[in-house]
Amino acid sequence: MVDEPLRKGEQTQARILDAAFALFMEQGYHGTSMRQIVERAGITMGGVYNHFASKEEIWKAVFFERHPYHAILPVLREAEGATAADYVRDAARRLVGELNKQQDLLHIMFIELVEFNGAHIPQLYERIAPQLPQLSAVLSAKAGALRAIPLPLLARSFLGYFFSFYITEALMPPAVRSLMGDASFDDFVDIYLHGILAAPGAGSEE
Amino acid sequence: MVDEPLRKGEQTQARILDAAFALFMEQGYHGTSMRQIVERAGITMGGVYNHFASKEEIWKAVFFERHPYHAILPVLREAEGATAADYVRDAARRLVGELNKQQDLLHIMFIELVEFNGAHIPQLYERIAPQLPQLSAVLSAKAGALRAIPLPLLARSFLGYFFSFYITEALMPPAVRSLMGDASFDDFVDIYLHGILAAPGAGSEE
DNA sequence: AAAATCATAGCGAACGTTCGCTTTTTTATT
DNA sequence: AATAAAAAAGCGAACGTTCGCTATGATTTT
Repeated sequence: MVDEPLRKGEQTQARILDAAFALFMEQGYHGTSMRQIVERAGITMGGVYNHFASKEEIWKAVFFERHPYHAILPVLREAEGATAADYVRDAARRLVGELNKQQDLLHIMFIELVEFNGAHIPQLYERIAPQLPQLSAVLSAKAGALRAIPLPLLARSFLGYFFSFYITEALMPPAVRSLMGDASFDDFVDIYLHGILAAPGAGSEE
Repeated sequence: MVDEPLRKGEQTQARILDAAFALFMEQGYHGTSMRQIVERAGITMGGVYNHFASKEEIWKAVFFERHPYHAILPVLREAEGATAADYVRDAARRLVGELNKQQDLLHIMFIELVEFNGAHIPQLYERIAPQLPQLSAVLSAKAGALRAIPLPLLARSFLGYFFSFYITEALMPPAVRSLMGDASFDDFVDIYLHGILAAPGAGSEE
């Protein structure tokens, strides 16, 4: 029922999205042409418009399908830990694992910001809005042992801190990165944990 | 000697860079055409090539001239404070003031990442490399009262944490931002200060 | 047979750049 | 200070190419 064999057109559509995604990540939106997309997808110019009405519709399909919240929300929901510290640490580890698996998770948001001025972000949030209450319930239950930090601020700083690890990495060329010590993510996260945990000695290492 | 009146061509060149910068920030690099640039600069198509050899040369001039380190390095150098906590707090305030004044400071880096894959970043670091030793000397002198955090990691997490405030802001549409509580930057920074300060009660408020 | 899918060829518009040529500004010489 | 030569700056039109997109008709999938 769910896994009936894909109709022919759906396979092509998926190939178009795969090709477009890869090219957008490499070259950005305006730097990628429809001809590059169809060539990579193995079809011709005319064919693509049976599946998408325009180039921007392709971007929207890619953007809504592969935005980072698809990965972030489940991670925050599935993370476990007896104490708040353990929970945050587990969530951090899972999240960084996911971001390592898909380095493009954040890049797609940057493209949206740079080339569309974030015009599609409101629509993105409409789609993930239904999941937000459950998420905030999970976090509330876990946040007891943390410093008295408002939950929205906590969530925002948590996500932002993760983003920043990858952004600073992207902004540093290899030469500088080695000069900067090639910080491990665990060390990076540890600073944040000290920031949000109530007990000063709550960090497990050192 | 230094302030002899600008030659005519230099004024035009400055107008071109101003126009290009504004347009790149609004539309990205590939989303901006040479015709838009020359129109905004008040010249014609042929004229611009007396000053820049190509569109990419315009981008490089903009990028190297207005990248965020121009603002960040002086801030970290000029920040003051008797204790490490005071110093970091002062630096944080100055930096956020600078970032508020020029919201595009980070955006220009995103354009470079999205549309050039960071191809010009190595050249950027070559230009700012001479200033790095002085900076790290300043930070070393101030870092005594902090937790035992390697200096490169400290610098990276500090910058990253600032970036994250603006990135999460850009990624949240107004509706969600109000739902998230419209966090003040002071609260945001406070979390980070707790993370890097040795004494748990070192924060001055609360 | 009907519907969906695809290839071919081509549209007009916009792209970055270059071309001669004119005008303005700077420099050098009186 | 006036003048002539040189250099710099500006113009508008056109270049060849590529852009996103769309007719139309053939072919394949349901």
